Amino acid sequence: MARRSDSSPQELQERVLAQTCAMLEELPVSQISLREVARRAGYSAGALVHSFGSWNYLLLRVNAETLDELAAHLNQTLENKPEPARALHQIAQAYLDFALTHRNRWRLIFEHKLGPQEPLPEWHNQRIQNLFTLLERLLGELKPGATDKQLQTATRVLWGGVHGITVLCVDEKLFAEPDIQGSDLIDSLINNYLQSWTASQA
Amino acid sequence: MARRSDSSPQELQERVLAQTCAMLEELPVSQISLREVARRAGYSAGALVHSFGSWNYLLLRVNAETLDELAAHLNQTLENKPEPARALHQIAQAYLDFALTHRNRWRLIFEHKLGPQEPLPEWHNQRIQNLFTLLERLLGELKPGATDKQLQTATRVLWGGVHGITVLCVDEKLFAEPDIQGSDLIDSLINNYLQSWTASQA
DNA sequence: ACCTGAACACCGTTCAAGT
DNA sequence: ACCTGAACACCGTTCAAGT
Repeated sequence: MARRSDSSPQELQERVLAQTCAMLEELPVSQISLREVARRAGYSAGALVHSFGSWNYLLLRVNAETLDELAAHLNQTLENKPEPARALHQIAQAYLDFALTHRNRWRLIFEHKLGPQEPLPEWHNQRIQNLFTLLERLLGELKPGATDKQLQTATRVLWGGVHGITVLCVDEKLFAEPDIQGSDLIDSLINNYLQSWTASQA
Repeated sequence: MARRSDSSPQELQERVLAQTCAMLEELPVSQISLREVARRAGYSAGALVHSFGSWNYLLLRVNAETLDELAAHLNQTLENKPEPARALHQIAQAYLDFALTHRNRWRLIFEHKLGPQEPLPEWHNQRIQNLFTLLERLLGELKPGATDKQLQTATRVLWGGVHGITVLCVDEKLFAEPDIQGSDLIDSLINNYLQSWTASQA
C-alpha cells in the first residue's frame, strides 16, 4: 500500500481529473460517483478525498478546467481580429457550440454549489470575471460614449441572454419547429439588441 | 400496521408534497432526502416510494405544483389588461420576482432530470407550452404582420434572455455594482430588443 | 390496497494501519 | 506524507409481513 513507485500526488490528481472529465462526456454528474471514478482511475475512494478535500472540491477542480477550456475556445474566435460586433457574434456562437459539445461538463459549472458557508475560491471567480471584462471591452469599442453603468448593464444583458438561450438548447426546451436553431436565436438577440442599444442617446 | 384510520392515500400525497415544498423554502434539493421528508411527514420511506413511484417522480410532482404557482403568478400581472409591450415587461418582472422568492423550488424545475429513457409526462410539457403560447400571442399583437417563424424566434429569444438573466440573479453571478439590478437588465433587454424587432421589415 | 420495518446495494467520509 | 481497506452514517429502493 501507501505511495506507489509508479505514481505521485500530481499524477493522481491528473489521472482522476481526466477520468472524471472522460466520464462526463457520456454521463451527467448525477450518475457519477467518487467511488466509481476512483475505481476506474485505480485508486481507493479515501485517496481522492485525501488529495482533493472532498468530492465537491474535486468537482470544483473539474469546473476550473472546463472554464479554462471554454475561455480558450472563446478567445480562439478573436484570432483573426474581427470587428467588435462580429466578435460578439462569434464569441456567443462559440459559447453555444462549447455547451452543446460538452453538455454535462458545461451543466456542472452551473449546477455545482459549495456549502453556504464556504465561498467560491478567488481563482474561480476570477475566471468568470475575465469573460465579463472581455465583453465589456468589446461593447466599449462599439459605443465609445457609453458610461460604465451602461456598459455593465449591456454586458450582463447580452451574457445573460446568450446563456439563457444556451440553457434552452442544451436542455432541449426550445419547443419550436426544428428549423429554429439556437444559433439563429443568438443572432437575433445580438442583432436587435445592439441595433437599438448603439443608437440610443449618446 | 398498514393503512391508518386517520389517513388516506390522497392525504399522504398532500402532506408529503407540502412538507417537501416547505423544506425547499430553506434548503436546496441536494440537502433534502426522501427519508427526511418521510420522517417529518410521519410516514415510512417505503410508503413514499409506493405512492409516488420514486423520489424522482415525487420531485416531478413538486415541479408541477411550482409551475402552476408560477403560471398563476404570471397571469396575475395581466388582470388589469395592460397593452402588449407593458404586459411583456410585467410578466418578465413577475418571473424574476417568483424565482428570487422561491429560489430552491425554481432551481429544481431546471435541475431536475428524469432518466434518459423516460420522457417528461405530457401534462408537464403542456405547462411549459402554455407559457410560450401566451408570449407568442402578446408578440403577435405587437407586430401583426409577423410570420410564424418570426414570432417563434422572438418568443424564444425573449424567454431565453429573461430566463438567463434570472439565472444570473438567483445564483448571484451578476458580478456588477450593487446598483445594477436584475429588473433593470430585464427592462433593458425587452426595451431594446422590441424596439428593433418591431421596426424591422414588415 | 396501503403501509411498515428490515434488508439491500449503494454513497461520501473518516481513520487506524501500513509503507 | 501518501495511500489502503474497513468502518460509519447516510441514501433510495425492494419486499415480505401485517392490517
